[in-house]
Amino acid sequence: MKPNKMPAAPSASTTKASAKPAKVSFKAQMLLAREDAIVQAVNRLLAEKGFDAMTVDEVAANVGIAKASLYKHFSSKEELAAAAMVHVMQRAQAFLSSLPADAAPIANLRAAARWMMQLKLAGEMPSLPSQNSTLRATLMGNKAYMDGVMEASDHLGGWIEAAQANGSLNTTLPPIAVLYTLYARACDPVLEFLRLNDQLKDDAIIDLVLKTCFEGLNAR
Amino acid sequence: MKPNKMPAAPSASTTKASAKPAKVSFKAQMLLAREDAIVQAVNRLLAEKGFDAMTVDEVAANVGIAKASLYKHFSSKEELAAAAMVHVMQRAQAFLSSLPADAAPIANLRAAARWMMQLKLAGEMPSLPSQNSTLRATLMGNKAYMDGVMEASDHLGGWIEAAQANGSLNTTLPPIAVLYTLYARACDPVLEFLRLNDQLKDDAIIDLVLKTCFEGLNAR
DNA sequence: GTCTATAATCAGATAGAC
DNA sequence: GTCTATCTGATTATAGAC
Repeated sequence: MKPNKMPAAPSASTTKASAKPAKVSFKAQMLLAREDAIVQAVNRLLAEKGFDAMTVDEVAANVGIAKASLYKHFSSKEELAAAAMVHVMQRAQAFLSSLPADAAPIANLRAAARWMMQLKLAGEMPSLPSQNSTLRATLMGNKAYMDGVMEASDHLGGWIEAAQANGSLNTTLPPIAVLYTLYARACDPVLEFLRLNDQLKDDAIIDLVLKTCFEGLNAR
Repeated sequence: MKPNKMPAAPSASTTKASAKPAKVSFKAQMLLAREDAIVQAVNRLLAEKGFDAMTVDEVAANVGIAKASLYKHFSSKEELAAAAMVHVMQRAQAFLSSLPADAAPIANLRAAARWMMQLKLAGEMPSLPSQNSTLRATLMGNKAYMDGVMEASDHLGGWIEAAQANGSLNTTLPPIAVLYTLYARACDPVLEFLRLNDQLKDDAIIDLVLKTCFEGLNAR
């Protein structure tokens, strides 16, 4: 789907592509297309059931290939999850870059939070257990993922500082706390709770959570 | 630890206690003491690793009994988790009841949120996956748990309405959304993130999150 | 690279003696 | 009720043919 996808080990295919442009480029495209299908299935399943409940058999069945074939592309369940995370980080990067640089920084922060919540309510936000140490290790060792996190944090961090400088963001909060608070909107259980127990539409839910996040519970 | 513990199926022992006061009361005490030890181990492990990563073998090892003995007290892993949840709900109920009825309702809401976060940072807040359907079913079918949730929600709900009536709580937020937002502080990943990446003390972390929760990210 | 078939392991739950 | 030993099923991962 994205032409500039960055898998964990693309060196071989990339090298071959420059040697035999036409044919190998086609094979590489096929390969990437299949890997993309895998990543999309993983992404959906991770959003739906979480990492622990997702099984590799399910992934293979959803993609329509044999489980052993999966392991030719990704060497472990953790790598599958990492690939999904890389994918969402790329989407995030694309979204953040699309925001107007001349807009109010606080508006861009709101837009970023809204985007994450939309992704979650749409069932496209993978949910990983933060306590799983082997999963953490895999993510930490994945350069594409770490780069994505860093880049997004820089992006948001710039707006946070700017918003504090122009007085629109609470200056008594450490920027890192603001950043974490925004990231946490990607896994806020309030979203699902409101959808389950009330008849609110997704947009109304997001407006509500966005309001509590930026304006707080206290009256103003 | 709590003398008035309410296990899932206490009818038999309670009935026997009235028939043979002295001896069976002692046996019942032993039973409850052991079950309390189990619940405490489960509570700690659930807080530490979460439901999926916790194994029944671990629980048995921590309590110091055989796994088969565990199943004489609780018929499934889900029942173990439910018992832990009942336990925290009882602690919550005790705390909420200890708050001054004549205090500002918004102050009591803050105190409740603070209490939950203290529990979480102390490693005493069980964390359960919200997507697990069989676990959900077990919890929903547990009367003691459901009663606890209902009672706590009534308690908090009263303060929410009072705080909106006296103008200290944002009146544009539906009370149910406020309630969910408060409950969500019990599983807020921002707490751990701040602890991991900064050198903040627990009290400072809680003050920070409490501030963002009630005052919001926007400047005032 | 893809497949079928199978290892290897682990975890929830139970049997049956005491 | 507690124990040891075991069953049962699910799940990650791999072997080996094509």
